[in-house]
Amino acid sequence: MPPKQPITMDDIAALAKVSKPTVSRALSDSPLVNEQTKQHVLSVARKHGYAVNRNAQRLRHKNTNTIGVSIDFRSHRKNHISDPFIFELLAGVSEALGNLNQDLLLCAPNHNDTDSLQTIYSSRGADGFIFLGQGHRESMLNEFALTGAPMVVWGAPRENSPYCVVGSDNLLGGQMAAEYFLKQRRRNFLFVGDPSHCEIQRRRQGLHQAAEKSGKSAILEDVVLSDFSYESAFDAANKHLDQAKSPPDAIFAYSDTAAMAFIRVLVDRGLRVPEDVSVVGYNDIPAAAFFSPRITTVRQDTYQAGKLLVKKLMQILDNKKPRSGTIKTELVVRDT
Amino acid sequence: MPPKQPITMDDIAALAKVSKPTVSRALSDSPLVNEQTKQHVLSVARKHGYAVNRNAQRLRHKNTNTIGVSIDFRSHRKNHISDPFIFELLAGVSEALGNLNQDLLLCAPNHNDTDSLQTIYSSRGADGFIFLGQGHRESMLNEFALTGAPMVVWGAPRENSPYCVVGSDNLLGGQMAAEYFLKQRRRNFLFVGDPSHCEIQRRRQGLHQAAEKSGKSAILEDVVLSDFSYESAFDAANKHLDQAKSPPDAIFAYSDTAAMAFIRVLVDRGLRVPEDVSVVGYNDIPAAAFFSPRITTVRQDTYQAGKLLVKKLMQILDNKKPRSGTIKTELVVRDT
DNA sequence: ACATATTTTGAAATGCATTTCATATGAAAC
DNA sequence: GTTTCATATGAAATGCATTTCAAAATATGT
Repeated sequence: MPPKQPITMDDIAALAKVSKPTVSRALSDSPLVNEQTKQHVLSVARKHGYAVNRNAQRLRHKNTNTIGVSIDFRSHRKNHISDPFIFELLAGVSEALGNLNQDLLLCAPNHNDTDSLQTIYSSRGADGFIFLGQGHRESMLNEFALTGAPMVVWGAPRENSPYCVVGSDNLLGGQMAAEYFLKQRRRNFLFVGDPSHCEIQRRRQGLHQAAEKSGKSAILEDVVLSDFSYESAFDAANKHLDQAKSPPDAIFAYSDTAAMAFIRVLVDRGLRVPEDVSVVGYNDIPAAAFFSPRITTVRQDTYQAGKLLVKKLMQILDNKKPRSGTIKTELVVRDT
Repeated sequence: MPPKQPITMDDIAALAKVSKPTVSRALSDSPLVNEQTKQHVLSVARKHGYAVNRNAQRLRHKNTNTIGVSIDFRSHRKNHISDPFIFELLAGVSEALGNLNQDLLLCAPNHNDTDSLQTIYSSRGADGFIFLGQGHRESMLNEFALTGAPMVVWGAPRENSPYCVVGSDNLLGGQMAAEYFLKQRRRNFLFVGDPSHCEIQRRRQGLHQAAEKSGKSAILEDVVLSDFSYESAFDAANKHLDQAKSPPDAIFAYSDTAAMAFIRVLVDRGLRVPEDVSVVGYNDIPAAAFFSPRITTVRQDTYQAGKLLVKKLMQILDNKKPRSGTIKTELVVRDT
């Protein structure tokens, strides 16, 4: 049974026969306290399982040691995340924050508007925020940036953004997909994704730019998706292939999830992947390597991403103004 | 630019020309304050964007309104979650907590030992904990339960557990898989998973019990996995099929991820799924429905799971002692 | 109009740790 | 043996909101 009356610093002070400030200094490893005293206090504290009350500490320190992490639930169905990539990212961020002893406050789907986040910030629930996914909420993010709360966003880095963005080089990702297709003499390009997402828009742009620059007249078509779920991609694939005059021979999907949905539909219709249609996804989610056929994809290093997001945010908290950053972006060829 | 000097309750009191306690009462919607006064105070507070300092509030209230959520990172590779199921669960919990206005503190991989969690608890970082995945850490959980911290665990419910467990009916899940196989006249059963995980052990037990009870002499074999990753399942599949005298005609995998890895290996070896080998997975992750062939799997309702986990924990926080609970467990047949 | 009950309000105490500032102790310097 | 300095320690103030308790204001009853 734990002690009913929670133990406070006063108790430890009394037990160690020193004053409260001395205990405080000992616990925070201050040089202002004698080494022996420090050890003594520490041992007493340990013996009684004492841990400083974070809330009192935070009240006094005026910081929270907490970072709010907000996920773009709106881009998913029924507020349930359907793309595992975002969780890879979360794991990376979680690890990076843990290494800095920062707490991670996960902002629930119903706390994802400017007001809620602003309240969290001004009530000292978090020192800053990391947004995973710029997606459909650019205007919300712009609005939130005006509040002056420290923030970093996973998304599409670009000039003149009112906040610091970290992301893969989406333009390059699209270009690599195009080059990959061109090398295989594909001509009938289909881009799959929702271009109203700025990250996705850039991927599409990369694909188109590279295709046009090559001089080989490729056909460029789009399938616009309404959210990030398998389901939409699946439905959209069927719909598109039903009415397409000539089926594409090269599909670049904004995510592996979408790529997998398309491949499944293609195979159901008797098309061979990659022989008839070459498909490139994005993110290199774990499933991509084990899907059959294995998916060629653009990998973003989520571990590095988490680290970089956290690093930039810490810089902002130190009153620096870091520039947006790009993480390694590489094509992982698997469908040969 | 936000105000440099953060605004406090005293400021609002002065601005509204009332005393601090009145402001406090108005903001907490206390009946002890006159309705007009309340509205007036509220409007002043809103006008100045005032939000109560959570840390002061929590210090006074002696509660934190925060639940720590701990994920079993050890069961995954390199501390990176490889099975999306756990995230589905996280999303469910996040939503349920959000509905109750509870903050979700995500415990990082390096804060997952008894000491760290105990420190979080006794430093008033969280009122209670939800553990997602019992897995390999039963002894840790038993140890932690002794500290008396309120906790609920996603795992295998059973009698005499020192803590409250919520989970699917793993035994039933295994039985359903067995029945499904038997109906197809399969005889050569392979169980895939790490039986030192108690959840997984029960699934295996369900499979074996039902197989034996049927009277039809089935062959029962195991492939033991070392972690939750695709990779291990993939490697294990190859290794097993290399040395198996007769390949199994029925595989029950502890997760869809593992099922997908096995299917991939089977197909690579020219075996047909489900004609030659029937495969049943677990969890019904989104990818399962879109994998080719679609995977027959045991679905656990993560939304309900999140809700139930949170509900039980709230009961514990109210000093009740809820019994362990089971969520809906059903076979989703897809490979026909 | 007066006593009593009810509703509102505010002063002060409280929760717990940190920081400032002053004091005490011991060491070094003369 | 006094003065000076560095080091170590503690009393009291502080951060911000909530709660207790007493006082004030208002309403009710006769």
